[in-house]
Amino acid sequence: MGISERKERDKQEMRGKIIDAAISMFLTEGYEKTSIRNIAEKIEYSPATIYLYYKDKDELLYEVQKQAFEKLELEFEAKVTSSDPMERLEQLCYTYVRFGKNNKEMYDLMFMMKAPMNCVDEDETWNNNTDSFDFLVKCLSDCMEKNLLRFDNVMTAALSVWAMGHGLVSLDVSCRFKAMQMDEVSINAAIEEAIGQYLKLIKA
Amino acid sequence: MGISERKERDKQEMRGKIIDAAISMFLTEGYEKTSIRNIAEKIEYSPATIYLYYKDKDELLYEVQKQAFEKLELEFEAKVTSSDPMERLEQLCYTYVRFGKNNKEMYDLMFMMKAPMNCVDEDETWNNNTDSFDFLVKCLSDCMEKNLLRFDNVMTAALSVWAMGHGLVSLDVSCRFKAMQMDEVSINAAIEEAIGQYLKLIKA
DNA sequence: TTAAATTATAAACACTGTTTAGTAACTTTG
DNA sequence: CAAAGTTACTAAACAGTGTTTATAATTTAA
Repeated sequence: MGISERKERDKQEMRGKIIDAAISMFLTEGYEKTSIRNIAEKIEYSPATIYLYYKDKDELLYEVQKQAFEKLELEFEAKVTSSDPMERLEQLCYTYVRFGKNNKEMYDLMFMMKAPMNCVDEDETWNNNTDSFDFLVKCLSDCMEKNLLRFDNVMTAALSVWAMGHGLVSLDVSCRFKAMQMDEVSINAAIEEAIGQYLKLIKA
Repeated sequence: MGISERKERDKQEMRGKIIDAAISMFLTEGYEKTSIRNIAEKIEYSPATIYLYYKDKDELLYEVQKQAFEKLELEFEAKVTSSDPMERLEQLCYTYVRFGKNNKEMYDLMFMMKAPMNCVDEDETWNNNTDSFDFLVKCLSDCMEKNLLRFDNVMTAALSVWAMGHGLVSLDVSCRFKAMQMDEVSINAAIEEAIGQYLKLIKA
């Protein structure tokens, strides 16, 4: 049956067209300011067509989030390469924070916006970021196996590292450092210093 | 001139009526789902009237944020009371995290939402939270004066502590812990453990 | 008492996400 | 090949949104 296969391909292609448009618009204009009508206009289809391929705007966002996580994972694979576990943890932290700082709008929809999580049902696991999270956990257990960290529980360690990284990035992304009278440059320096300091603190 | 004074009082009273309605609706329904029309209906005025007292919805949110910070400061004053600076820092951290967990919607608009920061112009300081932030800085310098902390710079210390606290709360508020297969109860325990662990780490 | 200023609103504007009903094109069947 | 069935698409409508404007009502000042 070649026809139904071609139809399936067409369907996937259309889904791709929609997502590509959505990504570029979410990242340049933000999620709220991007309307289904704008996306439809960009791909030269009617707004209603989008609903034939995606349930609603949230599902679109969830899909975009998925691709954003693939990008983060690629970054990890490219930059977290040291054979020394402790050095790898350092690379991981800096890569995470820099990724957030360089892709603020993307970071927002990956880790800050409530909306995409509506696609994750109550008591269900959020699968979009499991790979990145496992990557962190793996890295931490490597360190802890060799007693390189002042943690005695991998999950607590993961929570701590993630919270520190996320705290620094998200306060920056949501402009909360306007509370400290500091310019952009000194804030960037302070963030890098805070993460360096934290890495020293957790070292056994 | 008693008349213009009464008018000023009336104006403030009206502003109060609007904000009170806005607060209760933002906290129960969330910012996005609360419409100017709903607020207007609640106070039995027309939607347009609200614009005679507040520039736009963002300014309303900024005002609500102000009151939320007063609440947080009251919490600090009530619970961060120890004479020992290190103990005070611990009280501060736990109070902050618990405040966030017990007032998720409020925490969201205080520290996570981008919208209210539009009221803070570029390169201007965000005044709504300066008191709380100063409170933290004061607490940290008290600790550091006595060499109780493994930090050598108060600003880095403040950044670090805030980031850790905020990271834990905000990942919870934005439901990102759905990445770890953990129920509500164990997450709460893990958060408290992570903050306890962090306090140990920074102790000199 | 009239003129000016203030206060409130109905209605409109330009949007939003989403659904429905209907059309045009393609696929399958007789 | 033509009729029937299926699919892909869209115009229009629905029910909402934040915000502005023109107008009416009330209050203050002259």
